[in-house]
Amino acid sequence: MKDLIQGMLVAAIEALQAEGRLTIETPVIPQVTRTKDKAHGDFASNIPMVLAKFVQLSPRELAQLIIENTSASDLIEKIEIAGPGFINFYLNSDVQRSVLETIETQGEAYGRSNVGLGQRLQVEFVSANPTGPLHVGHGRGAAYGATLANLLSAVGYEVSREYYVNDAGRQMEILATSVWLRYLELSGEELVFPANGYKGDYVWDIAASLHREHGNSLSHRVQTVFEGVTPDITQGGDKELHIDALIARAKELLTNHYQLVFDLALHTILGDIRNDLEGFAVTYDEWFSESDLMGAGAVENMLKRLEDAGHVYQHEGAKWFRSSAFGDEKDRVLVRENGQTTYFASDIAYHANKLERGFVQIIDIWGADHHGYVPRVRAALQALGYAPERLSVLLVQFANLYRQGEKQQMSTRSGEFVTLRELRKEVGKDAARFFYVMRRCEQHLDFDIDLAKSESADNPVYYVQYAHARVCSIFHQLEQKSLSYEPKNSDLTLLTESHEQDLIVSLVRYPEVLHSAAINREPHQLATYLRELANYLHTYYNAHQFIVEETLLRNARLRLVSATRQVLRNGLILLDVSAPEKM
RNA sequence: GCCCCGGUAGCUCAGAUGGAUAGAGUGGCCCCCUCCUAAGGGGCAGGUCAGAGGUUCGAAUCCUCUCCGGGGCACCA
Repeated sequence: MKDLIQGMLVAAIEALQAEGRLTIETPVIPQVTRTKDKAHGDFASNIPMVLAKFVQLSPRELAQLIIENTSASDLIEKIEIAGPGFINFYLNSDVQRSVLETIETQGEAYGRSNVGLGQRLQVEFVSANPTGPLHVGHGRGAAYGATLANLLSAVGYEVSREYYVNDAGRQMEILATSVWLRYLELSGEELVFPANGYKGDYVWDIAASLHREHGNSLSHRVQTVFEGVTPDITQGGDKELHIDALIARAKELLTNHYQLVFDLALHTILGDIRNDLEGFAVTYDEWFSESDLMGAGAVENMLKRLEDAGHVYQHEGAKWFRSSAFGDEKDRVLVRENGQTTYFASDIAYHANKLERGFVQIIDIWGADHHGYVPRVRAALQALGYAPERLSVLLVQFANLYRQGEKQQMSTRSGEFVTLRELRKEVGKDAARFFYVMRRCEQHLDFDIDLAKSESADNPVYYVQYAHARVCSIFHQLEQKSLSYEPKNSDLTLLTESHEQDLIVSLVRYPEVLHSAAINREPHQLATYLRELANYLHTYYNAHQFIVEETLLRNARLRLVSATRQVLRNGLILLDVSAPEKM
């Protein structure tokens, strides 16, 4: 529709230029937008005001000229000049009403489009280290990423959802060692647990299953374990060095059984993460392992490419990437003095790998605390010869959890956090998913647990779901009154009430909303739209009867609410929120 | 100190690439079930869009500066 109006304007302007009544250097694409106020018609263009300065005419005079040169269209009822020089377009209401037929025909496909042309995109999200359960902060990234992926796929992209499993770093070693130490305690040993080890209950759980399977066979006397582990934290030694020494000790004493402990910890936690996400209706096409990537030599490979391209230098025993040459604020270490590659190095290799897999664009969803990381990754991709625009990073701000007006504290290490699982059990999948995407990702999110739990008018999720259930209920009533729904036996021109017009316009707008939400990566637009649509439905419901005597009117109204139900459903599906038939 | 995000009604937030009197929800007050679920609807009150400059026919929106929140600035991951 927008395109059509744009086309009309372009044609009119070209006609004026041909007549020599308008001379404009650069070709312009007229801006056409939906009006906020229906008193201004359905669509408006500001083009006269934009062009007026190039000609010796006032915007309103120019508007008049443009309108005179606009060819008539069945779709447009009237065109008006308004305000300082807007051109307002009023759509033919028959055309508007035809959306009901479109919705009936397309059903679940209504709103979807093919602007993505089947191009392959990848969305990587959550990717939390498998060193503990997901907490509510991860939930936001999960909901945001999953919804965005749904939206992109709805507008015609081929989307791959990926979770990057950081199963190769030092944190995993700390986890494995933490599990083993807890296991020693279960075997009857007494020890001082390292301050920076993982202390959550889940570590005890994993240790317990280790003990169940292996008895005391993996146990060593605590004196043996801590012998020669320096520095000693009880004497105020450095805790980082202390835990590194403990890790080395664990590997030494457990020999090939170390891997067993490591794998048990990894698989247990990864399994939990996967379950938690599935319970959240978040699923992935790929769980990509960091250690597999490293095993395949990807990091060495990448290092060589960077070195060959001359972007790497030695300094104080370490290998540095000259990222400052690509817009980063300073250079970054790739290989440490001790020979170990940094997390950054494997991250470059990972991103290069993603691009090599043929995605037109890769989208990373990160916590806002990682923002400083963006320039260096982009710099590295550029240095490797990739167009840096192929990576887009979306930063999601923190989610704060409120319970009875009190902010809840979260910390993975101390083990005092609200897990995603607890949240889901408490507020349910639907409310959690909806709440997480109600806000723009740049906005801090205050997640009010009590509100999400309340089965009341305050709760926006129920508000939208209730609209859906209400329509279902109408059709249920219809049956009870021994009437049947006959869409063919209807007269849509009877839908003249302002409430009906509002609802129809809102339905027409749905595909535009999907498009905008997907392209701008703003799922909250869909959530906001659904609340608005539900509002129109509820208002209409209160103002008019649907099950009326006149058959033609009754069926017309039923078609309208039925189409509304369809759109509510379509939108909720994209949010992975259920559309209940009864509440 | 530098970098990122935010500052819109008492509270939580929308405001689509700058556009026509700044909108919801919630809280406060008033009204609406002999009627398809009142988990609903209607109305009233409530704003110097943090502040100051600038660009523009036109700014909550773009630019600069200031103030106030949140986060980040490792040979950690």
